[in-house]
Amino acid sequence: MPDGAYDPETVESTWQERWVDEETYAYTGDGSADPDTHYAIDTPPPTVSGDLHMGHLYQFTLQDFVARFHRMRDETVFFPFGFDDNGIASERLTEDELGIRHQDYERREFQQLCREVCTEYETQFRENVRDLAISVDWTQTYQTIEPRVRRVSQLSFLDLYEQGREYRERAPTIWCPDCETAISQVETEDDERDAQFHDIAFSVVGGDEFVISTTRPELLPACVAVFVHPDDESNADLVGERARIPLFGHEVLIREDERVDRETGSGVVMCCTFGDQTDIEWYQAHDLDLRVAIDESGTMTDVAGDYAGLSSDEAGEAIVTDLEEAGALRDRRDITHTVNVHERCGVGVEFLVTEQWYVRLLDKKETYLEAGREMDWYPEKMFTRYKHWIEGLQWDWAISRQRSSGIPFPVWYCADCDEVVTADRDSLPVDPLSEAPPVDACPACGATEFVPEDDVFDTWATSSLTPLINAGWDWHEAAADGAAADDADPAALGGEFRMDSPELYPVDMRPQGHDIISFWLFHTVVKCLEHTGEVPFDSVMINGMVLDERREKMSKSRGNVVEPDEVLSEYPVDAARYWAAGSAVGDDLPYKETGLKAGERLLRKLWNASKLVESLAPEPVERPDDLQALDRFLLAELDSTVEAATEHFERRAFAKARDELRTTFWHTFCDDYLEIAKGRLRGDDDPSAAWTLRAAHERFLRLFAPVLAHVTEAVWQDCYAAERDAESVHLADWPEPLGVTADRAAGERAMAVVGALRRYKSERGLPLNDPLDEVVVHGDVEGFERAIARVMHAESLSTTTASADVEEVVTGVDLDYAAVGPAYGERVDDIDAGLEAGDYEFDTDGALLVADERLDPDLFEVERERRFEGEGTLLDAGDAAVVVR
RNA sequence: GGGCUCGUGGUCUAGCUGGUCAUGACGCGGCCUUUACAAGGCCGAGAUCGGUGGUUCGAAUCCGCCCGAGCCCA
Repeated sequence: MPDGAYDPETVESTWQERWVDEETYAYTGDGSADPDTHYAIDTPPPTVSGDLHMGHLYQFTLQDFVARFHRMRDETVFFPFGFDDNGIASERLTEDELGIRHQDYERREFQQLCREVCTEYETQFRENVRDLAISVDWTQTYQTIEPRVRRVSQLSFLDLYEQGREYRERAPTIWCPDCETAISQVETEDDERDAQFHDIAFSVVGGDEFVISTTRPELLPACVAVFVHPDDESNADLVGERARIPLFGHEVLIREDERVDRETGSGVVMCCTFGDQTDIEWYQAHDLDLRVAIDESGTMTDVAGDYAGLSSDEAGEAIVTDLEEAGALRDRRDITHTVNVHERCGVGVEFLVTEQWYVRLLDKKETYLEAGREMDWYPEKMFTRYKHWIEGLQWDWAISRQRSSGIPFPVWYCADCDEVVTADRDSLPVDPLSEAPPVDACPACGATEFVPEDDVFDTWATSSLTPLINAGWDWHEAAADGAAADDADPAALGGEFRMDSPELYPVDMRPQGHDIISFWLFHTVVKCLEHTGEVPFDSVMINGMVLDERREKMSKSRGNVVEPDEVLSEYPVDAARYWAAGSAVGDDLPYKETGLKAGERLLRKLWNASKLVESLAPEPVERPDDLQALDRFLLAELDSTVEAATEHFERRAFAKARDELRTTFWHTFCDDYLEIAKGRLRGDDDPSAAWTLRAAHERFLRLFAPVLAHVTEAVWQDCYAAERDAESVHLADWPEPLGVTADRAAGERAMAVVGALRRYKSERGLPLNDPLDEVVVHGDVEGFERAIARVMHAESLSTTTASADVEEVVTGVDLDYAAVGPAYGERVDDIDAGLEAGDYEFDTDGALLVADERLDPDLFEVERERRFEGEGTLLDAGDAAVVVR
């Protein structure tokens, strides 16, 4: 090992490069091997929308712990990396980066610009991920926009369509009149807006009038019904009557529905197609007419009569003026209310009826729920979210988007009869806008004109296929001579779906954030299950979010964002990894600089201790037949740590694994064992100590390797690579317990004695190497006497079990409440009182007599204090006592 | 508005099925130059476990309500 302090900058960049160059993390499996020896991870492909942030660092690092742990457990780990670059996020990035609008470009031209911008960001992102030592196999990568993935995505569409799991329907969608596109629910946000509430008088046909309050008078021409709440007695007489719409004159039925908010306005509400989400629900639930008054650009349609051609805002003002003139406007007042706006442009959304493609979900909710139950959830509680999401599902999944960039539907429609014509599987990927359909004439009506579908897939429709993308799922045409097979069997018609790497499916672990359980996870389960009949994941690991130092969400608007760049310019990557290992999986983790500092200190400790080990035992030694008591004790302690750490890693309890290792390494190994080993090995030949020192040290390196990837590799290469048959510590075997037997009790007692003597010196302001004349240990520390004497510089050390000059007096009784409570119930208070008052004694059998009760000896422990009358000072060392003279 | 989650010393955190001195880290104070590490070691102070009511002999732990925070969905 090099002299001097640990230099993470050099070490980390050196190894990051070597791991990639030497393909240390290459997936080496093949389809023929046993799936139990493979561990596949469905790495979340980041959306290409900007730079790497702390959430990425955290999430990828947690995944890396799992990858490294399983790789060391002799599994071939498949840890791929993808980019999700076919969606809106990437379009937006491109627009922002280049200062353009997609509407101003030809579709292909804009797509090209997206590719260029994304490629740049992806290159940078990839480097950043490498610099975090994420042990991804960089030969296994994909982009969701690449041809292979487009093919998979279109194949998926065709397969579901042929299975009858997809349909096309005219239905309301969320529409941004400014951007002139359909948008999805997730792209909208709530915003507080000032508005005016207008009280408008409606007349009942052949009767009185009633008042409706609305902020959207321009929607009057789109009114198709009026609703009152079924419990609303004051308006109950309206139900069943017909209402005439002021100014427009058309009549609508007055109905009742529980979704009416009785508190707002008069409790009577108009339903327009469409003003808001509730209108859509009413439209569908009550099978209402469709009156579209506002078109795609926010302009009034012919339905608006005289107002046609005005913008909706202008129409609103004009209608209010006319209502006032007609005497139908009863009141207007300013209010603040919440409206749904497009998060990107801030313009309030409209709801339009358009033709969309859907994936059928609602008929198989129980199936998808059961699939969720079959997966192992880390943490378990996250299953609840999945469950509630499915139970609350009301809609099938709309997968079509009216966007510039994205994967096109492989579909054309007959210009005459609207018959759906799908692309041939072997022609995929296709772009129907530039390619002809596979038929010359419509199979239904014989017409020869076709209209291409110009919608693209929702980005989740593709990202929900990542397990299949990774496993190389594809359609294989049958060989030419197989064409004669029974044409009733769809597979025999022309081929079958196969995977290039079937051993990768189902995937062992899906890691992801809890915010997208309802999107990515659920949709992946649905799609993969429908395509393969198998649940895609054995386990799911859900990570929390990174919060700021004050436990608040990081966001640009709050200005509390911490950039990975800043962190990593000040701290080693291993320190950041140490910090990331500080949470229970699923919990949010606040960014804490002290957490990184603690990691940095551990790196330094590990480095310095390693230098000492190397100087004490520079060469490999044969394992002696007999190991000394202290060595056996250390190895036995280490065995416990190996078992505990292994279990913690298996359960994804990273913080517990980390802290368990740190504690044993720092205190048992460094503070206790190493200090003693110095005395045994300096100038002396002690094969037992030399072998044990190296064996333990080498195991600590392996145990720390998943978390502290760089420093362990650097040390391990210098000290152990030559004698071990692995090119990297990350390819070495995960430690198994050695099964060394030791007198653990005597060892712990001995360590307690050392601790007591250290304290003794410290309290007296003595240097730790200050000599002690005589030490007498009252207690069994057999086999450890020399070690204690040497490390504490005791001239003479003797042990005795006879405590002639040490007298023990009873100072109290410690009840075992877990046993006493159930047995004595209410009497416990009295027993406590008796003990407190010192009003108790013991009988000849050792039973406790207190508060008129007799407690057997197994219900309590007697607290004793040692009194020492002889010469010297008495120290407490757990169940041993030490006298120093 | 609904669902889920979280709330433990100054800060972060352990504490599964209730058992009585609540774990550890960081920070803080004091002491110790010990030939790996003073960026180390030892010791110490610091918590009525968000609030409140209940179940129980006994509650950080179980239940109700309230307050605060976060995520998802309306």
